[in-house]
This record gives sequence, C-alpha cells and structure tokens, in this order.
Amino acid sequence: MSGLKKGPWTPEEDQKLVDYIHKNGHGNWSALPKLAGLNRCGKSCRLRWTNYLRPDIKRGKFSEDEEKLIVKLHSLLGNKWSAIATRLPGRIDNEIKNYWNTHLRKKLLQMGIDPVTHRPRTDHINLFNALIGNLPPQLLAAITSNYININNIDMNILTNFLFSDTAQLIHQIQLLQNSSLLVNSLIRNATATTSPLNIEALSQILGSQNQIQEYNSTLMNNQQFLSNSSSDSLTDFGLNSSNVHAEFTHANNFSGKLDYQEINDTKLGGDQLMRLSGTCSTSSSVTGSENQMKNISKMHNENNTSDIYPKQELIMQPSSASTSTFEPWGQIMGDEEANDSYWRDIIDQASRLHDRYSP
DNA sequence: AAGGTGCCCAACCGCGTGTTT
DNA sequence: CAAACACGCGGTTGGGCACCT
Repeated sequence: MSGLKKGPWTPEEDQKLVDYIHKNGHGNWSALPKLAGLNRCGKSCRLRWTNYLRPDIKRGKFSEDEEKLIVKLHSLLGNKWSAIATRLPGRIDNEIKNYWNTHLRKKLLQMGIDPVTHRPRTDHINLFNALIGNLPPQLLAAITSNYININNIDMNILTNFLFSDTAQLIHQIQLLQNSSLLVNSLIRNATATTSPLNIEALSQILGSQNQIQEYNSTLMNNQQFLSNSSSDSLTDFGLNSSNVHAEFTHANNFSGKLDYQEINDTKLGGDQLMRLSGTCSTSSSVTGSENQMKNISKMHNENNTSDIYPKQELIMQPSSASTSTFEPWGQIMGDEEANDSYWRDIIDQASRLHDRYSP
C-alpha cells in the first residue's frame, strides 16, 4: 500500500502538525494524519512530534553536568534511553542515544573505560600483557629497566629490531603507555620497579633522532595529562563506587593481580582516593633479564621465601586542577577509536616481531 | 575547485507489550 | 481467547554537512 510520504519533514508539514495538535491534541495517532491533512503515517507524525516539535524539548549542546549524569545513569541502567531521558528535563531519548553513540562512548573508550561495563577495559590489560609477553626478553628489559646498558644487548637482536617494522609497534607501546593509568600501574607491578617505561633507554636503542623527538613529545603530553587530570577522570565516571580487580599473566616471566579500591582516608583530608594495590610473582623457571631480576630482588621481602612479592600500594589523590576531563585524552589518542581489532593488530605485530627473534 | 571521507543526527524499522474489539 | 490495532523503545540507516587531500 502506502503512497505515504517518508523522509525529512518540510516546514509546511511541521506547521500542519503543530496547528492540529494545538487545536485538538494528538489523541489517536493513526487517525491524526488524515484529520490534519498530512500524507504521513501516524507513527511518523508521533515521532516528529515527540522527538522534535514538542514545545518542552530542550535543544543544543549538552552541559558537562548533563554528560556526567548520562554516564552515571547509563552505568546504572544500561541502554534504557527513555529511562535515562526522564532524569534529564527537556531531553529526549533519541537525542541522548545519539549523543551517547557519537560522543560519550568514544570518550570512555579513549579513557580506557569499557562503555558497556563502565570498568577499566580488560582488553587493554590482556592485550598489553600479550604484547609485553611476546617481546624478546632483552628488549623488554631495556624498556622497563632503570639501568640500561646498551653494550649488553645482543647486536643481532638489536639489528633485527632496528630494521624491523618496529616504528609502528613502538608507537603502539607509547599509546599503551598513555592509554590509562591502569596500564602504567601494571607496568610498575609487572616489572616491580617504581618507574614507567624507560623512554630514554628505548631512545638509545633506537638511535633515531625522529623517534627520540616523537618520544619526548609523547612524554610531555603524558606528563601534561597526568598533571592536568590525575585520577579524578576515573572517579568522575562511575568508578568511585566500584572495586576493580585485574589479573595478568606474562608469557615468560610474570603473573600478578591488581586491585582498585575506593578508600576514604581521613588522614589525607577525607577526600575520596583510589587505592591501587598489586602483587607480583615469578615462576621458578624464569630466565628473564638480569635487570628485571635485579629490580625484582630489590622489592623482594627477605623474610618471605615464596615467590610472592610484598604488596605495593600506590595512592592517587584526585586533582582539583582538572579542566576538561576528556580533552587531554583526545590530545593524546587523537580521534582514533581504540576498538578490538585495533588492539589485536598491535598484538599481531608483536607476535610477528617475536617470531622473527625466536631461535 | 572537486572529489573523497567521516561525522552527526533526524527519521526509519522491527519488535515487544499493552489495549481494544 | 485471540486477532487486530496502537504505542513505545532501542537499534540502525542514510542524507547533509564539514573537513581533508
């Protein structure tokens, strides 16, 4: 049947619909089009009225408070857009849904937060571990150690490394390093050092001015981000009432656990704090790098004969200096959406690299 | 300047549920 | 009771626009 018009509404059609509803109310939607002189189905009229023409609709950009409320409500209700809309006066479900899909979802992803579960993305953690686990031990040591001695690196490995497709891979490591505080903390736990990736050491290995410059700028961005936003990015977005647990295993050397937990420490002013605690253990058959072992030894509790290392804690206090919660991430990550295939590509690259080095 | 690309959002579609006949 | 109809919701689409190259 049909012959009924579809697609965008003209101003004339809008006027007819508004005039009719002002005079008569909408009553029966399926009867309305004929009575109002519109060549549309009732459903189309209803949608046009409820999503666009209704006088109580608030239009325009979402405020930061509205953004936060949407994220909070979504963490509680999921994709119940109409339920969410009832808590935002003047906003309609369709608009909120669109805003979520085009803006908020991406922003959460870029912050390393899963937009479905509202928890740190475990795919980041798993893929990161796979990546680190697949790196040749010498190179892993080089980028995680405080004490790099370039002369100790096997020249064959180094040569292969320099002439392989590592530029991209290293770039991805940078992104991983930047991608969340959680990842940085994992690096610390996994390597039992208090340092993040040793960018300077990596630069020595690469020996390339371009890449050194790239690293320096990334490092600056990273530092700027950390000083600007700190951990309130996390507490703002639904993590403040959750405890997060992550377990990780490295292919060669390490396994461990990591917990986020909200605490309220009156000694530190009673502010909400995130407690990061982790344990790290090695298997007895480890043949990993000397440097890693040295670092681990430093952390080892002498009275403890097991392989479990003393619990480490890193407490992050929310910064009050945060400007926009999302912008620093946007600067670092660009607009690229970090989806699953994106991360899997990184791992594929790491695996290929590993294969090349394997005896 | 023109063609390509990606983003945004209004509108559509299909489905589930409630109501009427 | 069931078939038909009405409505609301969430997922998806595609036209228009802005921005690149």
